[in-house]
Amino acid sequence: MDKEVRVRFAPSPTGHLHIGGARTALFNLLFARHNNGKFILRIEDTDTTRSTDEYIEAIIQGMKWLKLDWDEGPFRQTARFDIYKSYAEKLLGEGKAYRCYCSQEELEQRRQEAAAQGRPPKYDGRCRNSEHQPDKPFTVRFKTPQEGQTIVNDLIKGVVEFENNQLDDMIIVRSDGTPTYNFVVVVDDIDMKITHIIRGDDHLNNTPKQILIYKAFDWDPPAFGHLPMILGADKARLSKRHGATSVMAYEEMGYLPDALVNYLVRLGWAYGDQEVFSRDELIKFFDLENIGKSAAVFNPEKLLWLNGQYIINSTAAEIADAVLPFLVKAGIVRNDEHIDKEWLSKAVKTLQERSKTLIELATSLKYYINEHVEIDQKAKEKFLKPDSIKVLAELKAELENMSDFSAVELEKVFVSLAEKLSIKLGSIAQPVRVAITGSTASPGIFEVIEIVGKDKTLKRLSKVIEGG
RNA sequence: GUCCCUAUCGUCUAGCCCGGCCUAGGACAUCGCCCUUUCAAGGCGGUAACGCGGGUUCGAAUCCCGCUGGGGACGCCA
Repeated sequence: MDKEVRVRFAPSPTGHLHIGGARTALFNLLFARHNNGKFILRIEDTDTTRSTDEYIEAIIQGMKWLKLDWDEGPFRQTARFDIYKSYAEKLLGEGKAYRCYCSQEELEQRRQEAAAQGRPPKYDGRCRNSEHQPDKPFTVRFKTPQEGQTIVNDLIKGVVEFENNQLDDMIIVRSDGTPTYNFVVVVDDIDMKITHIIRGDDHLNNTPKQILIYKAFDWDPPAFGHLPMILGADKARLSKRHGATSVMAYEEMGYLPDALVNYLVRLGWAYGDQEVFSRDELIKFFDLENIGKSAAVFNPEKLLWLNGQYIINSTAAEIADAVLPFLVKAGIVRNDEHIDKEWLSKAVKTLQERSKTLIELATSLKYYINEHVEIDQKAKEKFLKPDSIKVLAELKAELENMSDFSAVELEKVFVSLAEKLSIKLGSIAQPVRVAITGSTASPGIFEVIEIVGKDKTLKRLSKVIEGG
């Protein structure tokens, strides 16, 4: 029997959970669930000058919103410094690492000189044989073999070969005693029994360095799978200038977490021609084999379409719950105001197929909830001319006598009035729509009126008829 | 500069591993038509791609080489 699959998502808390990170986390989760394995969250906060607790919280919040549930963690590397220290000492003791006394300024200067002369900006290994100088600050460098090749057998990219002499002696412990990424990632992945490392392909170049560390400890490296990057519309690496990149910004813009997940999974992964997947389907179908090798451009329009699909395919009650915070935020309902869920669901139902985001939906909901509506000037000019007003007056008289204010009954009244006046139904419906909703576009006018109710409907008609 | 990855419609992709079924399929966007009380949703249809050059082969989007384009890495960041 194979050993249990264990994967991890290892963000560094130097920013919010962004689109790229979320997709990496998602692929890890899906891989774990598909293989009945475990998904571990590990916070890579060894850079204590840039990591913050706020960002840890933000990342966790983003993962929870997307329902990327992890099984173990979050583990913080800053809580594990003793472990790394003992391993670094082991390497030092075995002569596989050495103390380097070069200062940051010296190193920077040498890099610049190298760049100016067109040489590779590689550390020259000059401290490899230095005497121990107890009174001087030092970093610990890994003694990278300078001959031979290191092969990465990547699950996604295939076999990738690196010349060891391209790699330099990387720093594994900073002069302040804290360990660095390429070192701790190896120690942790072994310690946490990670079987598959699935991460962005910006890490592919780090992989041979890490494999060399595994070898130095005589450990078997896990399997690697490097995911292609996500780019912006200009094919440059996705960043703030391409618009919203933080996952939580999408929540604020009225996106559903399942829609974002569905969009993200299709960036680099495909299952035939299928576009919309349930979570269960994703777990069932997900496979590293179906992941593409080339970078993908983030396309907000398709995400918007998918969000619309998810809104349509959810139940009205689900969407009503989801839209409520947006109604409060937009000031359409007060925080403490009671709003009838069943009624709200009815209203939501008429708007589902016309809303691509919850923000849009909440905005449209205004004319159901508010007492009065603001009428669009252009709509008014076009549909609330004297002739139409006269029709509205006749309609109002008819409506006042109705007891069953249902869409079915309303339609009958509208139709017979149209016949009586020998005009098209649209000649009544459109002015009414403007009077009731304030605009020329809305769900079917009969259902709108039913939901708005007799009281508000008559008030709004009166206001228009009286020229208010 | 060096190293690494990559290359099918504007975008996401199927097909490529196991050459012929590809006159290259689907989706978003876009355009047109239908439905219709408006707007949507939905249905139908259109425009639109194998980066270039060499091979191999009876035959290449599919295999090989080169070029070009794009991305990434080269940090006491991760």
